Amino acid sequence: MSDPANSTIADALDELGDLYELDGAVIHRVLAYRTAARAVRDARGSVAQLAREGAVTSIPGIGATLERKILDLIETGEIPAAVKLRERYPPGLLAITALPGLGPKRARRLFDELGVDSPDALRAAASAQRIRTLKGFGAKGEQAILAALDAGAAERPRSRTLLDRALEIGELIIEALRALDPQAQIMLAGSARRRADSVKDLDIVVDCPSLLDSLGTLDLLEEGGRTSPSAARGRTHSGLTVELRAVSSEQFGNLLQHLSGSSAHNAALRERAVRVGLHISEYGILEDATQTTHHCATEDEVYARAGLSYIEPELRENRGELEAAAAGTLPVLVELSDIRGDLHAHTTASDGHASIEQMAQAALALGYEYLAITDHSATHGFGDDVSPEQLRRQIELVREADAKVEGIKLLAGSEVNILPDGSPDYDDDLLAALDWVIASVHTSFALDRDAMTERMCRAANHPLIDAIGHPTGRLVQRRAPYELDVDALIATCAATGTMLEINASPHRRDLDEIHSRAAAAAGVRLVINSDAHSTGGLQSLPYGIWTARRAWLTAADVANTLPWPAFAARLKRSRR
DNA sequence: GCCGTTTTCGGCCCGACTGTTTTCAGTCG
Repeated sequence: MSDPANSTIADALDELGDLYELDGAVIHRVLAYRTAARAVRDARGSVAQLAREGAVTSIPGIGATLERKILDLIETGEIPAAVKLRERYPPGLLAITALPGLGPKRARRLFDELGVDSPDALRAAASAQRIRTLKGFGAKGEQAILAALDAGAAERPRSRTLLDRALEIGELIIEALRALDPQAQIMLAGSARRRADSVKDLDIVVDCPSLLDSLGTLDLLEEGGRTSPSAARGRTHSGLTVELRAVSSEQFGNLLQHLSGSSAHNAALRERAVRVGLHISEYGILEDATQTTHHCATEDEVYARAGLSYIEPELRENRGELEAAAAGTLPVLVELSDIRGDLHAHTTASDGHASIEQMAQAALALGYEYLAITDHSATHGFGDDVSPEQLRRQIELVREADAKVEGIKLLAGSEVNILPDGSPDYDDDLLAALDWVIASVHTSFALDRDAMTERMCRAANHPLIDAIGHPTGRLVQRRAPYELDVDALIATCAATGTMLEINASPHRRDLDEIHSRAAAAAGVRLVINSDAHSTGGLQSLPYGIWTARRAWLTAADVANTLPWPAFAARLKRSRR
């Protein structure tokens, strides 16, 4: 039996935390499980392997008790405590806690006193007006429960919006607000500012309270209005919730910092601050010694008062950034302007929408020094295969276009399929005729973990495969990564000098930030590519940059920050 | 359940809102 993935272990710890919470455990014990689950999910290597080596307690938040439970999970597939608790609390009870206003405490009372053990049982109890008979519950709450059930809140998880859509809407809203008050400070906060893969809602901070009344008047919004003297809420036509918060200019930094989160970052920041006699909130920093509250106009001041250097929003996930900020060892993160070329682009030769020359002109306009044309290969399987003969012709066409378009180096490449056995779908002499080969999986996603890992590692071992494209195949919010031991792939890439792609499509962002960070730490060089299928597609590169920044990468970790000659010299085909 | 310029016990971020209440627990972000 292969080891459970970090996400599997994390899910098990989260579930156990939920069960203990239903069981009435003290909240700090429950939180310990959630903290541990998060740490496992964010861990850079295999937690199962670490546990088998007896070193899992090196992860902050995991002690002897959780080590035992993780080992049980690895060895038997189950955690005994979870098995026992599941018998006591039916799964329908956890579903009930997904309803707004119904947490573990109230759900537990409905279960104990009314026998409510599922959303259906809850509906029956509410319809019969039995819920209002409980102490602490009332008619209003009963109506709210029925309304939430009717809205389907118990069945589907709350939907999240992809970052590209969220930023597009957020920027339009900010633009509209700025037009109303050009002097106001207006900033996007929340997970959109941290450039997470997807967002639950949009948070915007302003220093001009009169803008709160304007939110609902914007064309972009379906509805909106004030919810308190300092806040307004609205909903876009696409259903995205927008939270607008106003604060004085003197406290702008405090509120911006607070609303930019993440909650884990803020909690850890505040815990650190308490140890030095400071209490950080969204309104200011209370100093124990003087009993004065310091207002901060900027985030720099917030972090400086806490004894920390400024922390970029992309790093605020409590993944070690506070310790690094205290020690003055935060990395200088890679920026879009560091990028000199894009090494993954399609044309009409396969499934792209533009010609080689059009793509070249678009890349030139972005200031790039080089662009690789990497159409799909012979077995793409979507009716746009590029036969070996066609690829030889395509190489000539790229050379011709390269001679024609001034100011940018065009590279003849291919995005070859990695066949189920791990081999590429062109012959070696054809691959050798190319400047650059990126290899990706587009078929047979359902191989088991061992077979998929061997497949990918075989590809990474191929002397003419320079990089692995979108290495896990995940689509944000749509498709889970295929079963793959990413650590093993990273190790193979490190050993062979194969690069790993951070595919910048906002739908992919693959590798993700966790694995990208692990890859860089293992000495693997990352390459950030757009995977453009049109001239406009080249402009998705910032999403890859943001993933790289969330992975703590510097320009030195990213190969395509190099000029082409230096890049080419680092290719394993050059070094042979 | 974890952890240590509070170190093996006693703490563990901060604040707003809600509904059901005469003072607050629970929920949420």
